[in-house]
Amino acid sequence: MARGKVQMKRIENPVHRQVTFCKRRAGLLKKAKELSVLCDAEIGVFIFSSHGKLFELATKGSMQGLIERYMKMKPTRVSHAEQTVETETLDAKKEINLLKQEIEILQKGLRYMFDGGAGTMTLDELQVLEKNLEIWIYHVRSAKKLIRRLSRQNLQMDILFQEIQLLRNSEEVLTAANKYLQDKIEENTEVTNFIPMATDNTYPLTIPDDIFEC
Amino acid sequence: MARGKVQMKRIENPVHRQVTFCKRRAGLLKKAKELSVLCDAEIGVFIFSSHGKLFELATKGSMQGLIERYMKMKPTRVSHAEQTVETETLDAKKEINLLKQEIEILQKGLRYMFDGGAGTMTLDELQVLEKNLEIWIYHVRSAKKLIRRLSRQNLQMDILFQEIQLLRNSEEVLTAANKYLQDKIEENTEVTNFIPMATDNTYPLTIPDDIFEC
DNA sequence: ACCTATTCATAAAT
DNA sequence: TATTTATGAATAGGT
Repeated sequence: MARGKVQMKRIENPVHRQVTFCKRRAGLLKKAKELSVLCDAEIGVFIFSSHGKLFELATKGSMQGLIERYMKMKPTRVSHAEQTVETETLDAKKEINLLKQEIEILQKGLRYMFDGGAGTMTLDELQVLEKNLEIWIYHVRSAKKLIRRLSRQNLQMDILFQEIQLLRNSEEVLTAANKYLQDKIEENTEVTNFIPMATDNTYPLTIPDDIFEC
Repeated sequence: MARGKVQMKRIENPVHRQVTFCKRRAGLLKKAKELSVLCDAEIGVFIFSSHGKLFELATKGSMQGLIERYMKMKPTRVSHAEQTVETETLDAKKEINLLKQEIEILQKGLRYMFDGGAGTMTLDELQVLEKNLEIWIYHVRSAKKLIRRLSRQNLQMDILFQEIQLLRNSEEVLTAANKYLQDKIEENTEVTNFIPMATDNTYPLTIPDDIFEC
C-alpha cells in the first residue's frame, strides 16, 4: 500500500492498528457490498474487533436469514473435544445463547402444540417440531376415532329417543285398550279367574329430558 | 478499476459477471484475512453466489463458533451494550447448567406428554414441568369435558337400552293382557261396538342390535 | 489463466 | 477524527 509495503502480521502499535482497522474494515464492507451488487450474490460479514466489538453487514435481507441459510447447508456439527478451563469463558457465553435458543424452540414447540399453531415459528423451528408432530398425529388420530364413534352413537341416540316415544305412545294405547276391555268385562260379564295384568306397570322412566342438550 | 470505471449495478453479461464474481470474491476474502491478521480481529464471511453456491471464510476458529458468538451478542434483539467478558465467567457456567437442566426437563416433558408418561422424571423435574403442564390443563380439561359429556351420553344409552327392553317387555305383557281380555270377551260376552285396539301395533323397531358394539 | 492499463485502497503524514 | 498524498493493490477488459 501507500508509503511502504505492509507486513502481513499483527500491527503492534495500538494506534496504527486501530486506524488501520477502521480504514480496512470500511474497505472490506464496501467491497462486500460491491460484490453483492455487481454479481447478484448474498453476502454476510461479521467482524469482531480485538476488543470484542461487533461490526456486521448482510446484503439482501437480514443476518439472521443468512445464518439460517448457512445452517441449512451445513447441519450443525457436533464436536465437543475437550476444553481447557481458560478457554471456557467465551465458549460459555456462546453455549448459553445456543441453549437459550434451544429452550425457545422447545417452548415455542410446546406453545405451538398447545395453542394449535397460533405462534409464528421459523422454518427451521418448524422442522425441529415436525418430528414431534409426527408422534402427535398418532394420538390425534386415535382421539379422532373415539370422537367419531361417539358422535355416531349420538346420532343413534336420536333414533333411540324416537323409538322410546313410540313405545310410550303404544304403551298408552295398550293401557287404554286394556282399561277399556276391563271396563267392558266388569260391565257386561262375570269372569271368575280374572287377574288384572300390567295395568299399573309403573317401571321407572328415569330418562332425563336434557339427555340431548348440548 | 482498470480500463474503464465500473457501474455499481448488476453485471448483465453472465460471462463478465461470473469472471468478476471469481476475482472479487478472491479479493474480498483476501482482504478479510488481511484485516484479521493485521488488526487481530475475528472475521466471518459468507458468500452465496447467485446460483446458491456457498463460499465462506472464518478467521480464528470455525464459522460455527463465529455464529454462536454473533448470536450471543444479538439474541435476535437489542444488544446489551457491551458486556465485560471477564466478570461473567462463573455466572455463565451456572447459567449453562441451569439452561441445560431446563432443556432436559422440557425435552422430558415433551416425551412425557407424547409417550404418555413412559419416562422417569425426578420430583424437581416434575415441578418445573408442572408450570408447563398448567397450560396443558386448560386444553386437557376442555377435551375431557367433551369426552365426559359423550361418555355420559354413552352411559345413558345403556339406561335407554334397558328402558327400551322394559318397554318392550311391558308391551308384550300388555299385548298379552289385551289378547287375554279379548279372548275372554269373545268367549263370554256379546259386545256390540267393540273395536279391537292397538293389538297389531307394529311400529318399526329398527334399533340395530349392534348399537353398543365397539 | 495471464497481462496491463487504470482505478481503487490505504499508510503515513498532517 | 478528517484530509491529503504517495504508493501498492485490485481488477476490467483484452488475449
